[in-house]
Amino acid sequence: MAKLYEKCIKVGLRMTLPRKIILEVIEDSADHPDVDELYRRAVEKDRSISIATVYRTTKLFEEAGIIERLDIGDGRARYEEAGEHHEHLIDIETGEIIEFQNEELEEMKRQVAKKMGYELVDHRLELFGKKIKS
Amino acid sequence: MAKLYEKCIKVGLRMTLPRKIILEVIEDSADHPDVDELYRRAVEKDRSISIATVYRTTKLFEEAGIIERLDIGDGRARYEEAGEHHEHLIDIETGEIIEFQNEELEEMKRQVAKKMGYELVDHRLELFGKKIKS
DNA sequence: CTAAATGCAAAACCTTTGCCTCAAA
DNA sequence: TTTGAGGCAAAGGTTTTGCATTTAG
Repeated sequence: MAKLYEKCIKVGLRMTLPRKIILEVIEDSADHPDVDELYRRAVEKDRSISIATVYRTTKLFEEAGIIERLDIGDGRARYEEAGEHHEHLIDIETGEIIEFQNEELEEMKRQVAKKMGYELVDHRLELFGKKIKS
Repeated sequence: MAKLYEKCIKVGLRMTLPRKIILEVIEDSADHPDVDELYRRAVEKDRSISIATVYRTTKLFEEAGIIERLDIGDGRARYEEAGEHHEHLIDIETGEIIEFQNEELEEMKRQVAKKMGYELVDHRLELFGKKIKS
């Protein structure tokens, strides 16, 4: 089931071969690849894809709400499939990115924004932690 | 009172003229200037300062815990005086950055990390909101 | 067939670095 | 006086863009 593909069609995107491939790569990625990594994975499926297209396409998909950009503070954009909102915990020793969800936290954010007179449109939370040894 | 200056001395930093000026600029800034802006403000006090020094010095101050880096996702580092931890709400219509604090939220973050077996070392939260018209 | 997308290479940004000179302690 | 800091310009890394060519609809 090409879930993301349907979504692209629905919002009226022209589905070229490079776009299909990049979409496929993202859909098949369980991690949070940066553009260079997406490019490497895409090139394996079609040698002719250029990195400029990966940049243009990720930007396009992001603006269309198909994928989401993640910034862990290392100067490169990372991407993941858009879905239910979740947060990221970054293991500062290994760089591993762990996803989690917490509705209570979400609600509190909405409340805090509201209290300041704002409607929460987007929000990002990154926790940086060290594994507790037991 | 040169609060930050004392802090620098305490951690053993050599206080050169450029460092004093950059520190002063940050201390006098109520906003969240990026490096280029800090550079512009510093140059007004001493024409000979170079942008390389601003980069080197902000990095130094950050590592020493004198100032804090803020990343609002626009590809440039912004800085502010280090102090009690606070979060940022970004007005998506004006770009204005509003600071806020919420101990309940802090505690919840610690709890969430702990539940996943991590000790919270650092954390970043940015809320993006639209002003509610009344 | 036509407007939009791609590839390529160059440019634009932000940030870091090498090297020689200068200054703080 | 000595070691670290600063200025300058060049280099690095990521992302964007101009332009000629190709392709989806």
